[in-house]
Amino acid sequence: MLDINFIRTHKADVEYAIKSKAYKVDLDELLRLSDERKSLTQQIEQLQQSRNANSAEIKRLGGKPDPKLIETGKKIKAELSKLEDKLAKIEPAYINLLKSVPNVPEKDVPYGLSEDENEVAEIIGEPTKFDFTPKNHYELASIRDWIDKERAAKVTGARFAYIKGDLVKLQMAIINFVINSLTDQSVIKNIIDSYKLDGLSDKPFTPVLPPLMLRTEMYDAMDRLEPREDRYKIEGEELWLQGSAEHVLGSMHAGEIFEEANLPIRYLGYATSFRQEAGTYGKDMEGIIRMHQFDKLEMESFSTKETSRKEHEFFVAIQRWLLEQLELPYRVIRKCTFDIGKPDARGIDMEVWLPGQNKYRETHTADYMTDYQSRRLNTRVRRNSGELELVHTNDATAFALGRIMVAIIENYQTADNKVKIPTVLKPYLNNKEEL
RNA sequence: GGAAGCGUGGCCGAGUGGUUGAAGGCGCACGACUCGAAAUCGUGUAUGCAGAAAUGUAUCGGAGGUUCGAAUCCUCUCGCUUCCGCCA
Repeated sequence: MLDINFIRTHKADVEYAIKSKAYKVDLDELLRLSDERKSLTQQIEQLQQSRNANSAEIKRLGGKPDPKLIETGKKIKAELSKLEDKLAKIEPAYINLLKSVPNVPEKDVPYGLSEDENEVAEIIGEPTKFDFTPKNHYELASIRDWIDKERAAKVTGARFAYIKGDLVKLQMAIINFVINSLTDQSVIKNIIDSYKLDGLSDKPFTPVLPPLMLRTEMYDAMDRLEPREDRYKIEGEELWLQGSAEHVLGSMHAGEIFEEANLPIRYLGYATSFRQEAGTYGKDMEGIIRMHQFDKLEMESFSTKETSRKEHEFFVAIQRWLLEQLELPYRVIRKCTFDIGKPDARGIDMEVWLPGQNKYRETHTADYMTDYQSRRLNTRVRRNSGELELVHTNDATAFALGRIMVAIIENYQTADNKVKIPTVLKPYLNNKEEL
């Protein structure tokens, strides 16, 4: 949610945000409601003042209240309730309109009304070359009996899978590699230095196993509940399965006040995420590219407004570092206004080269929310000066395990249907050369 | 599933109708003492909204009600805790 005073004073920016993200919000109506609300509130406060004065007078006179004063009190009460009813009538419309305004994109976010307008910012590495015809991950995994979707279909339905055998070991190896790396201060420092993020804190991440469900209220405050058709609701409860650890990590400190000295707070969450994938019927049906359930390592951080943009770049740097550690060819995508989310001020994707599909596919996202989420979550920081202000939030994928394993299988496959193990993962797989 | 209890400031914790935005403590900030620190003492220390400010107003989980007046009484609701049962 944006601040109403910001909207009032930066109307052009907000109009741009609405248009460039293809939202529809009646800003004039919002401002009109805001004015009406303000004037009603002022009238109400004046009445409250006279009510309080009247009560104080009765109190001052002690046990014997003057009937005249009681009469005045009753009159004030009646008027007050009239105005309060009026206010209550416009309040929901006002709040809904205010909530529907998307965050304003940063200046360097390309304008675009479809994902085709995303920009390729950089290409790192070359598409992997083979002296044989490479298979896609599912062909290879089927030969090796690593993925069983038939039985999953029987038990659970489409877009589910049993992951088996060496693929399970590979997933565990990746998880351990990432957790070991990002909780190690020297690794963090190294990333900050090599990507020239001078001045940024080298505080390591705290690993977290979060709950996988969250309340409607929290999901909504994160502004990630919509579209609900893509979420799973628990029947008979005000609970939803999270679609990303961001949802449960970002809401973790709702209503709290951080001390500036404790920021940034960096979490590395590992969680199984759930998505209905509404509107993607028939898309990516082969293999495990797009599933209702997938495991993910996710970064989330809380920082001050001065450091949050750099923190966002730091998250992107970590993503690059991780992909480079795995020696995977990838490209960096600067997402356009349409493609970054409603709460996002900026968004960067990583796409890894998939030989089996002969194209780059999204494996990572980094979202920069400024104070948009924390305003509704009411997550604040007490600055060293004593001032209170909203914190800024960032989130980004470390690895979506399914897709990164697809990338490893396809890029590291051999002619005899084996998968070479990326060097950094070998220590986590008994120093074997291949799976 | 059964029963009971509890939701008050950054934290703990008083407060059952009238200067209570709220005692006391912890924490924190500043000052005194000290060569310095600890300890001790003193002072200060909630947030939102409106306002240049003075100040006003609201907020004691949330919503509604009673009353001239509600943290305090009533109703509903949400959340949490404990005990018993069941299960891992």
